[in-house]
Amino acid sequence: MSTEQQYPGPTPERPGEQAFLAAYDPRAFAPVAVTVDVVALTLRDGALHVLLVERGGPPFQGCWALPGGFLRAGQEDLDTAAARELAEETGLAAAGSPEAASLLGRVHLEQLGTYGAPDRDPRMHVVSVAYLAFAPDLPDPKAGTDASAAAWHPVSALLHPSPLSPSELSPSPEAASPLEAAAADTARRAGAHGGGPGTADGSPQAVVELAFDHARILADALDRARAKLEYSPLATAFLRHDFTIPELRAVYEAVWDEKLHPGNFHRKVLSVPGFVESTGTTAERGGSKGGPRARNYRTGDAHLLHPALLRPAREEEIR
Amino acid sequence: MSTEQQYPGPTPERPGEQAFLAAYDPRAFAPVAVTVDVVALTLRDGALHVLLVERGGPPFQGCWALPGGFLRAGQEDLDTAAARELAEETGLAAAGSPEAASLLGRVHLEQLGTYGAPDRDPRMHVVSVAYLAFAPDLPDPKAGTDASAAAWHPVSALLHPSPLSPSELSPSPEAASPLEAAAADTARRAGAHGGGPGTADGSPQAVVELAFDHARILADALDRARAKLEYSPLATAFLRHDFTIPELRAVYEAVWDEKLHPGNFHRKVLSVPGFVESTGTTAERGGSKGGPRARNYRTGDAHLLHPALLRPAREEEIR
DNA sequence: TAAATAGTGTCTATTAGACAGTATGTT
DNA sequence: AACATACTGTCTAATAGACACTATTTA
Repeated sequence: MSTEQQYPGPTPERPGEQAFLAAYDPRAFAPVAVTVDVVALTLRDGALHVLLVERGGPPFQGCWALPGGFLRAGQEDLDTAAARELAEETGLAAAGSPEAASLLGRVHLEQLGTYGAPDRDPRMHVVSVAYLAFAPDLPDPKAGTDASAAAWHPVSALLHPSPLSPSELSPSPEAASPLEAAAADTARRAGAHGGGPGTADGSPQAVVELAFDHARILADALDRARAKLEYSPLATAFLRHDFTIPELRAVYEAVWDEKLHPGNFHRKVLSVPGFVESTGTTAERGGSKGGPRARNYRTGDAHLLHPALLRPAREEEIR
Repeated sequence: MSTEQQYPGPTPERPGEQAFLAAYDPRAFAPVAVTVDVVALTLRDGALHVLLVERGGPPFQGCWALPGGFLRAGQEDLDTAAARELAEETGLAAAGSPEAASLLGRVHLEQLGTYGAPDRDPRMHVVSVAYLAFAPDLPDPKAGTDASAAAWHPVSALLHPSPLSPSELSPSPEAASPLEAAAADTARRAGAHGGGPGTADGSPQAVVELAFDHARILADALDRARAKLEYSPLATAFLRHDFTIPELRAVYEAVWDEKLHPGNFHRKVLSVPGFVESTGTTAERGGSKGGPRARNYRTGDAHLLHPALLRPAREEEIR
């Protein structure tokens, strides 16, 4: 019993007391808090980045955490709350400029999952609804605003506690990092990330410890993002209005952490109906190291890719 | 602001009062209730069924609703709560027999999504975490128990308000039923369901109105279930330990509402590594209308089907 | 000029699906 | 006996991926 529909009629015919009381006076019930957390992903310098906020107080003081906050009970939907948090934390809400609005308008936001272990926050039972966001390269959160404690972190820094960690060479079955451990049962793609010490831009990356169960949430988000790119045209949400096929390929390569065959990728993308449509224009410049100027495209009207862009098969996929 | 990490340190340096108070004394904050609802699917007589509970009181008195109940704050995880609700509502918890335990043990349970529109329950803001369950043919909930108000309903009755509804012939863009309306933006497969008036067993099906936003939750669940069968071996969760390939095909046909080619399906299933493994035995009897006895299989060790069992392509897939 | 890249053509192995055929059951 | 079904064989169209080639741009 204690089902949603058991709780209250005006007369409590059934002894569903706790539930009944909670329906009309939740103060009689054990308290639960509902928060909304956002895993915002973007591409910077060809590498996948996630928006994190530094914690100012305990617990996990000094740790980085996913941006999030309380659901405004009775006032907003979960989606609305997630959009609000993202706008606040990127600092683009305060800006209020048309440019900021258009940037936020391109962001894709979808629900990822809900995390509610009773001990995930040491203070009380917090149920957290996680959202996944794909954003075009957003500006750095501005100092002096609410978002001053927020920053974009390369995802690879969260996957690689130390560059070329010795555990990569050990036969130990344990995962090489907390994040990989968290992801282990759903993602079997870890261990080949970033292509060695330092990524794309070569910046040395510090170990970042995530607060609460946010490492698992991030791992789940990456899983979802990688799968989503196969079947949906959402890779374009990482790009601005007009983009080239090579730019689109860079998105796939960054998210999947796989080199893709340029020629085959090109043909494949154009062969999927509704994925992209030509704008008729071409890019201003050729590739940074030479080559002709690529043609421009914009997102098509497809919501599902058919046939899908499947990731190159991995052997360990099956377990 | 009002982020999870903003709330409390012992000293409230920032004026995040509401959030701060809520962290230590949620009674000061607007109340939110957290419930867990379960969409339990099973196969009966070759047709997909869902477990529903009749509401005894307002709102939506007399309507059917998904089984669910309050999260026991501070005591249980969301997954635990969902498993508990399912056990209670099927009546298999009370039974406590080894048989009941083994039946529940085969059930697959996964989180579907969270629904938190402020007005989805007229009484207060209720955030509901929905779960999806695949179960082998479970017994009817027993009268006289907590589960007495629960019953298995054919899903097709929830999709077809009236058999051969006239709206199928009208060019009106509106969906033919509340459920289809709810599903319209994600599922484009409605409208061809059940193969006309009355399904498999030919029982006339009454219109069933679902409470709250449960029609949308069910629609999302069906979407998820249909997609899940493509990439995961979870179809076997609808069957008992030993099953035949034709039985497995019946699961796919019921969930996808598609006739599949027996020969090609057979070969395809056996060609996916780890999907099923032979038991060496064969079924007791041949098909109900003749044919040789099929070989028995059990679930293999794969967690992902590679390559996937794709649904037959539909043209309207893309929109 | 050298090197890298955009885009296209072509070949091959794999796969989905249509169809046929045989053996084995049921009514 | 008539018929439905399990399972296997075979053919064809579509696809993924490897490789090669050109034209164009940058350094």
